[in-house]
Amino acid sequence: MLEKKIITDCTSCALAKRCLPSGIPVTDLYRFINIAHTNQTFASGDQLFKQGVKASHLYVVKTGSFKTQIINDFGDAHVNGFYLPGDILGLESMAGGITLNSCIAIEDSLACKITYRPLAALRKEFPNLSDLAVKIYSQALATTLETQNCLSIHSAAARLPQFLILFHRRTNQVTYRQIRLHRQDIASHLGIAVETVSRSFSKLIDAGCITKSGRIINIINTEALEEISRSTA
Amino acid sequence: MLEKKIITDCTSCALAKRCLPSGIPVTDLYRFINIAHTNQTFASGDQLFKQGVKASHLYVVKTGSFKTQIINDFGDAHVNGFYLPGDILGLESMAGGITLNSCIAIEDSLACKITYRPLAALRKEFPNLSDLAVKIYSQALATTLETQNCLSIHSAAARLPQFLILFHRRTNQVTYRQIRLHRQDIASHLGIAVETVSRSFSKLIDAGCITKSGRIINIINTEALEEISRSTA
DNA sequence: CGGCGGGTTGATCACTGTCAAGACCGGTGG
DNA sequence: CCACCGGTCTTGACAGTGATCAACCCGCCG
Repeated sequence: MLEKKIITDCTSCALAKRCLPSGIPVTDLYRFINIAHTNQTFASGDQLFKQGVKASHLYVVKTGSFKTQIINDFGDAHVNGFYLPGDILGLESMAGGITLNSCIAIEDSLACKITYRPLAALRKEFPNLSDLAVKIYSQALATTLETQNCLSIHSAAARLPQFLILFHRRTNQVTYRQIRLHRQDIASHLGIAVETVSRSFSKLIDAGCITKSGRIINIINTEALEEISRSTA
Repeated sequence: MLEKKIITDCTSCALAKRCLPSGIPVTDLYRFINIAHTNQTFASGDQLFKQGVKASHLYVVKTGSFKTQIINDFGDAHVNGFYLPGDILGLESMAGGITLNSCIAIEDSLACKITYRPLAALRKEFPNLSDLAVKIYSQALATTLETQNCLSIHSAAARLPQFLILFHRRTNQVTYRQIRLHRQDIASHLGIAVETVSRSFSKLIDAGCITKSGRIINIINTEALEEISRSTA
């Protein structure tokens, strides 16, 4: 892989206005930068953190994508969520101090690592950062609610289009139009068999809602997707 | 119903040490009490808030229980979560400013209503309250993750025991040992049919894991429940 | 060119959603 | 105190959906 050495810190980061720096006065930004390890590189398959160990950092996705997964009591993995540029990883583990899931890079990616303890100190010092933290958490809760609703749809055939709509909405926020996920991960996330995912994709292609080349999915008709999701529910 | 006029404010509330007051110095507690409408009464079926309106309050469950539900795109309701004494309602709606779901009392209950805006002001003033907010949110995220894992279990027969284990763990935290929910709500929450819930309950009773009288469920053998959940997964 | 992992498609069968009927419970009024 | 009634819960029968198993295809890499 080509080493593009365009390492930027928070002052020139395109995501900064959606990220933690937006809660800190520019004149004090250096103090945040001091506690952030920006632009850490992860190859596809690399692990950011492992389930069941001490939780001490947050990660902000800068480029690429990540998934989180839990190994449940009887040994099989369930993919909890997918994370795109601007998303923050590790929020759910702060209360308990132990990581509740593992996080794995889906493709070659960059993420910024922030140590929690000094961040908490900054949060107390800068009121806007405290507001931002609440907003970020609230947003994260809202997203998991959406996921939960998606999972509670009875018909497996309707879950995939619903998931695609939600995911597409999120990718569009960061001008990142294509969906590029393993069937395996989608299946695990939605609680259905890989074969069912595959079959559902085929139907959506036949219906003209999406196109696909290899692993890459393009959404071409959101309304039709919603229609199908509704009619098969 | 008997009117027991034992209205206590936060200074004498048994839940205070798990609630927002724990983030505020005792000498300043009166300022929190000023913005809290404590001990609001709700009859079974009453609505605390309605989906899709302006979100401006948090509610802390004091006694009884509540459920939240979303009406999705094609009109049917999905129960998102159940809330017990000490739980906080409305966290997920703060970021967007619009309530994402409706909240309904499951039985005659008490809840304390807290206006968000002045709470945010207090949060900025008292660092411990900021920490507590993060902790509460993080905990809430962790809980929804658990729910998500439960929903992603393929086998419907395994979802009920799993749910019971999670719920039982939470009820036990507040010495509230019985589970008293409508089958309808459980079914909606778990994304399965009422009849399946009923059948699963019968099997669990046959297996000796739980007992039931009317709507009240008692868990008598958690290990066996886990065993069944695992073996039918 | 051959092998490998992931993706698709097909056939079968268990599970569970649906429909229907009956049991149970709680509340209301006589 | 009892009879009635409505809603909730349970149980049974049946059919459709989706998980499982198996075979095949495709793109990627050595």
